[in-house]
Amino acid sequence: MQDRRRDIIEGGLATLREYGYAGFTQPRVASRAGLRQSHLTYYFPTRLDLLAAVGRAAIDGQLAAVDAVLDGSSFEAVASAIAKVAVRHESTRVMMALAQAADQEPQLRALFRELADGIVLRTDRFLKKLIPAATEADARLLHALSVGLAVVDLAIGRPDGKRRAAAVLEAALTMISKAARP
Amino acid sequence: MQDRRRDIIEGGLATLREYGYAGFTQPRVASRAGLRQSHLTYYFPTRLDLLAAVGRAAIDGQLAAVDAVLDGSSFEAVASAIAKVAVRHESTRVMMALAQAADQEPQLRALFRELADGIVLRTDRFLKKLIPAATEADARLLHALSVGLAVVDLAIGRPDGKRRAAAVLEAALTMISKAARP
DNA sequence: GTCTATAGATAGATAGAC
DNA sequence: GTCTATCTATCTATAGAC
Repeated sequence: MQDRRRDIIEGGLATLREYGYAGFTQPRVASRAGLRQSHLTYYFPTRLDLLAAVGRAAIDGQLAAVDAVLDGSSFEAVASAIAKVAVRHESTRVMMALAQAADQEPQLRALFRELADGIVLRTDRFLKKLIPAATEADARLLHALSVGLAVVDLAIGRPDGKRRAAAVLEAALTMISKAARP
Repeated sequence: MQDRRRDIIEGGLATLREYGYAGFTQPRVASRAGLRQSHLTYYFPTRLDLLAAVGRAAIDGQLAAVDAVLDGSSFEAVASAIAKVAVRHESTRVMMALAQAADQEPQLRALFRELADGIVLRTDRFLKKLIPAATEADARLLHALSVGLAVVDLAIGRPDGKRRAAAVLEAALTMISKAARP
């Protein structure tokens, strides 16, 4: 039931992963989903409808990935764990696409805000378990830092990008824990 | 001399500022520059040629802006100064466009890398004047943090985004200076 | 509900006039 | 060198067949 919708959304995610926002076209998504563009518009009448549905799925997926990473990590491993989920080019492309979509289409802003707030909330909860004195400001810092590392690495594509990002995140975590108990 | 080229590049920058990478089309750029698309292709035969020239101008401009901000700032003011140059939606759109272009067009990667390295270098030099024990890793952290704050704020568009970004940057700077002399 | 043909708009690139 | 007409490809959306 509603396999078509699921297929289309999956095709939309694949398209964003590969081409980003600029390459997100209905023909490409339709081809990935195994139907024609003119049929796709039956399920999602406009490009914006499609984008909203795909964005919703992307956010759910990303928050689930964050949960999975934060749940089972020790303090030592958390930096490389965050780096692993943040600096994955496929998901960075999807997240950047959402950011751009939110910038260009005001109707999608709430969606992106939900993503950012969700990640900060999860990071905050996790951080407080490790460092009781940590604040939400620390979580916001870690979030923005992860985003920046991911974006820069996507564009530069250094072979050791993931490792470098993990090192920066680890330094930030160490500083946060030191600052919390001087 | 070569006013046309200059006009076109200026039109390209304006287009990126307003529409981002996805909206960067030759007709739009040409219209901004006061000529037709079919004429624009005489100066820049392909879209990639145009993008490279506009990207070059964007990088020069951004590095100059970073220089201007870092030169005349006290320690107290630097966080809000960085936030001011980083969290400007027009320039964020341009920088994100470059990141995406670099991701999709391998020939543009060197350009983006030059931008990132240039900012880190400048940040490092500035930081060492404020905090002699600061390292390049600290500069990389500040750079990634600025990028992340800018991207997130662009997509969410909070009215007090600039202030919030400045607060996070200030917290990071304070932590760096404390960590450097424990 | 499932699907296609096709219209209408816009993109990028070429050939060639002046 | 300056500029335009125009071709081809691609995109989004609509009308309508089954």
